Amino acid sequence: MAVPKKPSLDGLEDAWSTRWEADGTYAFGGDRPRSEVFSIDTPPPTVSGSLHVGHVFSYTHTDTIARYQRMRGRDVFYPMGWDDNGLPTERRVQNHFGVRCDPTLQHDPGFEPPEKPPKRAVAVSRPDFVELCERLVAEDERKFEELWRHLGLSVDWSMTYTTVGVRAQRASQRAFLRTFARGEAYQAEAPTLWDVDFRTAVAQAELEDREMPGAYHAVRFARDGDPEGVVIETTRPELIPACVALVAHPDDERYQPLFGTSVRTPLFGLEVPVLAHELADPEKGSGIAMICTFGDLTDVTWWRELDLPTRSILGWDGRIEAEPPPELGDSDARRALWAELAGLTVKQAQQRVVELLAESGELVGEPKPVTHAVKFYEKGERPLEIVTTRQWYIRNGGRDSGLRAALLERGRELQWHPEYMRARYESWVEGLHGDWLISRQRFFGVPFPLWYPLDADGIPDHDHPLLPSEERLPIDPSSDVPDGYTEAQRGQPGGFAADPDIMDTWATSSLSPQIACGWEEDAAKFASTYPMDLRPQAHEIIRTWLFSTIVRAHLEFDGLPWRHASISGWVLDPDRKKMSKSKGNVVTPMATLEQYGSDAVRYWAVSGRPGTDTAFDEGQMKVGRRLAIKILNATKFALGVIGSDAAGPVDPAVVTVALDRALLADLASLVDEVTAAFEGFDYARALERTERFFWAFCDDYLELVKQRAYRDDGDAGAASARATLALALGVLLRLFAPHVPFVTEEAWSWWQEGSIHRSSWPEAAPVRAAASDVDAASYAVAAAVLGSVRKAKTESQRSLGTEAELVTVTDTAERLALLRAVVDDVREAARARRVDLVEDAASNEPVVAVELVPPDDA
RNA sequence: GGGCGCUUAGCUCAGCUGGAAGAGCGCCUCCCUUACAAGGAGGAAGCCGGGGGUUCGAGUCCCUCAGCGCCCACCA
Repeated sequence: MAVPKKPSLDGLEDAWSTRWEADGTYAFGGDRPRSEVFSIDTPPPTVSGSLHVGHVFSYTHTDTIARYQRMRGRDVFYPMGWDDNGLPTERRVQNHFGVRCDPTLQHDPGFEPPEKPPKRAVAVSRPDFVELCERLVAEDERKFEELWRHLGLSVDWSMTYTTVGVRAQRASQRAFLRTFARGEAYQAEAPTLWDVDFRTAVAQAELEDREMPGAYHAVRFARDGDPEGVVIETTRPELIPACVALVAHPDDERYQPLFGTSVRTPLFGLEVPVLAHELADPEKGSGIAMICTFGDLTDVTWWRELDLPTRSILGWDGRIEAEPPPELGDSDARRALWAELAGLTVKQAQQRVVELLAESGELVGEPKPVTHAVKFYEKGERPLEIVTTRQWYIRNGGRDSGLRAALLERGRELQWHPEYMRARYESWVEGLHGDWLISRQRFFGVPFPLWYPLDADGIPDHDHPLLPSEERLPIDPSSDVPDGYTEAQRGQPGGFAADPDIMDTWATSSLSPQIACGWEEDAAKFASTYPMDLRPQAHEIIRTWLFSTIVRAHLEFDGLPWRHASISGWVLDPDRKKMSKSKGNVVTPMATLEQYGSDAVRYWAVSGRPGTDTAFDEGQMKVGRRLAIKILNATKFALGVIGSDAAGPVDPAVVTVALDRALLADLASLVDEVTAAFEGFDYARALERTERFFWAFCDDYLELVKQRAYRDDGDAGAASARATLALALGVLLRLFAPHVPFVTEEAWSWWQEGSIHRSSWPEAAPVRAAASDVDAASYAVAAAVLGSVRKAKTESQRSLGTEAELVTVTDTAERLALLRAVVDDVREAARARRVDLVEDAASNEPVVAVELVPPDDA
């Protein structure tokens, strides 16, 4: 392809991404042994959300690694996944189509959503709802793919998977059934963190603390023979009806006399014991607390360890139950009291209870406002409650020190980039306080693949689930029927009932290596790609995605799912706050890519060090754009000098000039350094070193050899320059290729066959061989003198094209000798008529005196 | 409360195993030069957060304090 007169970045993205697709440039071969494959466990982006520059940032990092490994000769397995599973998709579908899922409805094969979303959501069956989810995510996925192609991700698009597709469902259900068979998955009826709006259980990993206003309410419990009673402080007075005991620290002398006695709760006057437990903090409040079922996780611990009864007053909708527990409704007075509260939300109930306490005189003083941390579901809007429900769990070491130790050991086996991110994994694993709750009371997701037999009264037998054979997977138990039953028996006494729940999205995402690599679906692919080489991801999901993936691989294969984890930082907006949609400061990535060009945006992304939060910086994109243009122009210039026959291998024997050899010696060191950086997953360092070298190469070397390289054919100096230019250009373009794939491909195409992204990574040895053993310092001295001449011209406010009458360099004999070897090039580049070298043994650095020709003589 | 990271030019950040303070942006001055004016050349500008140590020598290693950010924690 010819070198254009005026190289441009415009249109490179479309032109080359089309070409790469047509040529299968990034196709995974799949025919090579595991040792020659580099496989990447790409984070599947949530398609119901929108891509923002944060995605562009971190996916570019991974892409540079993929491209480097491909050029190193590895068969790179780099699929894309779409996370279309879970609540975000459900919510989007509800809003987009104006529907809501009613799992009691039967599937309507001919269902079509209303043209325009109605005001009142239409109820649809689960299969119909899921169908709408799939329809919507397919649209989203097309948009995402377009963006990724525009950005230049070197993904093999034929390997794409989704987290709710058939393959993912099969893998997810198969893994679950095997985990269940090994006793690593179990169900239990237990207090569970519960989101009252989504009406689903929530796992520890999905919690976040939020600072909320609240108030300490001092409340008096009555005690026989003691008019003072016992005063406790609580932020949740509405839970007084659910109080089952008071608790204080065993060493607390104030309350030791009370241990073993009982007190009566305010309002309802129920008798509850006073107990001792180490978790009670004498410093907090009055040092004695009420235990309710359940106000927080500490209540759960006390309830379990002190073997207390359950007195549940909250329903799944977050309102006080209509009917009281038996002991709260055993008198007219108590029933009347209950009626005051029944049906109220937690917030309303609190207000009413405080009023009642004030009336009864059991509220001591005024409530004291405080701000305290309250647990929320990370996607939720109201504080979590704790309700007792039947749920599925997978063992993750939260209740088993042996398993926990094994998983910590896995974390130490894994190579983290940067290394210090391991600490987050360890603190998470060490802080686990229960197994992994994987069931969700939602609709769009992978269903639990089982049913329960119903007894003669229609009550399910949870201890003896009906399991499908693996060949039947994936199944939807709400429409599929267990072996030996008929559809007519669904929900009938003596028949069966489906498990109504779906799995948590992480229960499927945690199998991304298995899904992507074709576990139990494609034995050859699995053997050549698993365990994978690299898991790239952001730091905030170490506790979810990274940890759960390690758990599943450990349980299923007794090994790590990958060897390396590279942890990217966040993109901050220019005010240093985390960019997020809710803050309204998200930048649309496509507009940015089109404005600056993909290579320029990638340049900005790559300049963010591994693991480091990085500000969105358009200035860096401008710099990247300039670099991209410079690469085109420098290539154009070099090719103009060396001619079109430069594509072939360079004969190192032709490189005879000291300056050229010195340049190559430096270049060989650069190759070593950049290669080492990439081996350590430090793309940022790789770019920074390459870029620094390149600008100096343009400013100094190209200027120094310009005249010599233009000499006639047959001139040994010209041949040396041309050979060096060809060698250096080939190396530099390839060092840049992982970072700025479009512009390097364009420049490469002007003189080389095939894609640069399929060319081999530069090796230092041949470059060093061509350099012979020349002292690289002569290049530095030459560049320094040239710089001094430029400075003199600039300070005289003269053009750089101005000729110099005389350039005098004063320096030690040693450095003058270095300079003497390259002085012809220096003279020509400086446009000097004469260069004098003056020896001064005491000189610390070259002193350059420049005598320019008079202005009118130019 | 525990842990991790950060603190270098006005701004954003490099400085790997200790050896004479760096880049880009911004600012100032200049230059159409046969690769590049959506360019290029040059310049000003830093007690490398504070305080101790180790060393011939510390931005770099150790201790300590402070500020910022994040992760984790059974936060009545």
